[in-house]
Amino acid sequence: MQNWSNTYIPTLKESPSEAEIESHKLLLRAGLARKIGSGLYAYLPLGARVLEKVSQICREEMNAANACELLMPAVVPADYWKEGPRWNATREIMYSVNGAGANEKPSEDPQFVLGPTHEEIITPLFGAEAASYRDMGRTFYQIQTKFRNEIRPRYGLMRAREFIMKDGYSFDANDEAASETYHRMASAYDRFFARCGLEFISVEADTGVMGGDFSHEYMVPAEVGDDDVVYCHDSGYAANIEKATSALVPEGLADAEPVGEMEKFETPGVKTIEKLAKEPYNIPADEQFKTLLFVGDDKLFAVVVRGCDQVEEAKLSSLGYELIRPATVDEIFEAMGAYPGSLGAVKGSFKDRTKLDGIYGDEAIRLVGNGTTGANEKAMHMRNVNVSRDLDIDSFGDFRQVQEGEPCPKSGKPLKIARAIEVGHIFKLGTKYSENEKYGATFTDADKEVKPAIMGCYGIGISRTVQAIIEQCHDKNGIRWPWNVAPYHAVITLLDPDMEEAVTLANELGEAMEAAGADVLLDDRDGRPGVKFKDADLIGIPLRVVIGGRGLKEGIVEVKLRNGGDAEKVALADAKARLAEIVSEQAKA
RNA sequence: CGGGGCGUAGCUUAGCCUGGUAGAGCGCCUGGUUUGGGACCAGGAGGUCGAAGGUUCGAAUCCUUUCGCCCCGACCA
Repeated sequence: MQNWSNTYIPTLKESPSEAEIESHKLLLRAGLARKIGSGLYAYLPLGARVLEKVSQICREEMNAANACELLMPAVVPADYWKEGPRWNATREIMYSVNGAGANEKPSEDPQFVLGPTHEEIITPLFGAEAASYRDMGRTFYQIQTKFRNEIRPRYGLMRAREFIMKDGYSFDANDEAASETYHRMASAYDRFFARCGLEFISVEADTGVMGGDFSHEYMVPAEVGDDDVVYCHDSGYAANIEKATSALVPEGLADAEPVGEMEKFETPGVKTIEKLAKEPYNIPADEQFKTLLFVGDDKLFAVVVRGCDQVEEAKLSSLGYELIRPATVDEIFEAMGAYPGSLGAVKGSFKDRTKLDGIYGDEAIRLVGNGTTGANEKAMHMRNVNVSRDLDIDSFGDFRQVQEGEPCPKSGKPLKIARAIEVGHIFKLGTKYSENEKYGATFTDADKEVKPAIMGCYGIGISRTVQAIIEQCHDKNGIRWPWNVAPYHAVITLLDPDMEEAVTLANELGEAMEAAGADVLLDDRDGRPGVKFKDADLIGIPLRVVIGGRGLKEGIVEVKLRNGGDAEKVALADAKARLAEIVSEQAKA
């Protein structure tokens, strides 16, 4: 049993101005954490307990799924990364160090990096030992502090520069085994987030810099999330918007018949889709072609989508470039002879077509017949433009962002979009890391052939999960911790700490609850009842037992669930048994 | 990195426009009265006004620079 006066729970009546969203305010107000710098937090005793609870649930589920815990260094030699496949792609997010003290070397070239994740370490670590197919079928995990130079840390623990992550890595001998591992991890994730008391969905996700075959993200629906999730209740389809598709373009769609000759027309001052959609032109956005230029690995390329569509940059990774960025206006002018607002992909209208490594058309532009697009000349557009007759498209693909209401690819019903917080991400990686010869993660199979291990990797943002729980579980009075992750399960609010009889009873009831499996906090502070009630609500302990002189005279204590309705008056004689009963009920639920 | 905002006591902030050497609420300390939903009375401590430079007789206030923080965007496993 923890006496309140022996721990440190600095609650705040008002929230510091740095916090904008509820979970961030409550993180500070309930005395869970304090900011040390932007995106850097110290966990106070209550926050540390919640982290430990969440970590422990994670361990239990990982162990149950046959993963084994290990611990790798957070500071790793940069060479491990330099030898890997994504040094250039991830450098920007990595903190680096060049030794320390007398050994410090001033250099652009870092000697060590602070690990943002550990594929680059675990692969050679395990690869050096593993030799046979008999060594495969292993999954490792660790719970560790990670470092990422987030461009803009925000919302407290939600997007921090230093955060606690569970990262797991699997090595399998063949594709079937790897898929089996992936699904076993997916079920472990389902159980983990459910035990944390979260409402969540798993969605198909883009693999990003990580690479790999396929992946799922675990998302907690919340207004303040950084991601958009596309979903359909009827079919169960759910995907990150970066990945989501729709049945907007029917299969086997034939090109629209051209109805007239293409012609150039004057559009003075028109540089946006919106202006062309208004008087005097009145050309709807979905009858316009939008041409955007990007640079992929130093090569310029163009993407054409409908005027009403947004390019989804994540989908451009299917084009095979490693690093993609929007082109600058100068780069655009060199190839097109015009600036954004007047661009088009009509055959023969380019200043220098050879500067374009490719022109890629989104499939949905085939829905447009006799459209309008820029003429690559200032204040000029072209109309009656038809895709296959007039546009210079090298290949088609899915490059657009799905919009709400489009038909679900599975059920055809309208898709919905919601904001969500990403708390977990699993990838079936394939051999991206293991096939790297420097990492040596190969093995000799039963057929005597040497093969790279099939890998998977599995992340959970432990500290982010804590804040996601607060975001989802709170009311106007404070946090409402789900039982399993609560820093304490029960708080005994001792209204008269000077009354010997009350103290004795508090200790007895506390011990009874502990015996039933609860972590108990005893509010033994001097102070007015109102303050104690407010604090108990704010820090969100699920079960509250009030012991006061008034109740003792009546022969009762008062028992109340933070989530539930009215307080229950329990006769002193029944109190131990009743509390033990509530504790086991809550633990089971 | 672009745009916007803010730095005054532990927290929330007034004062800044129009220069005259800092005020409140909460919290904290002492004493008293209180004691079942953030009590009341009396007294008290606590601020180089983020930092540096400049203008001025005089700067929290005006100017310049700089640092930090927050928000939007870009970006983001």
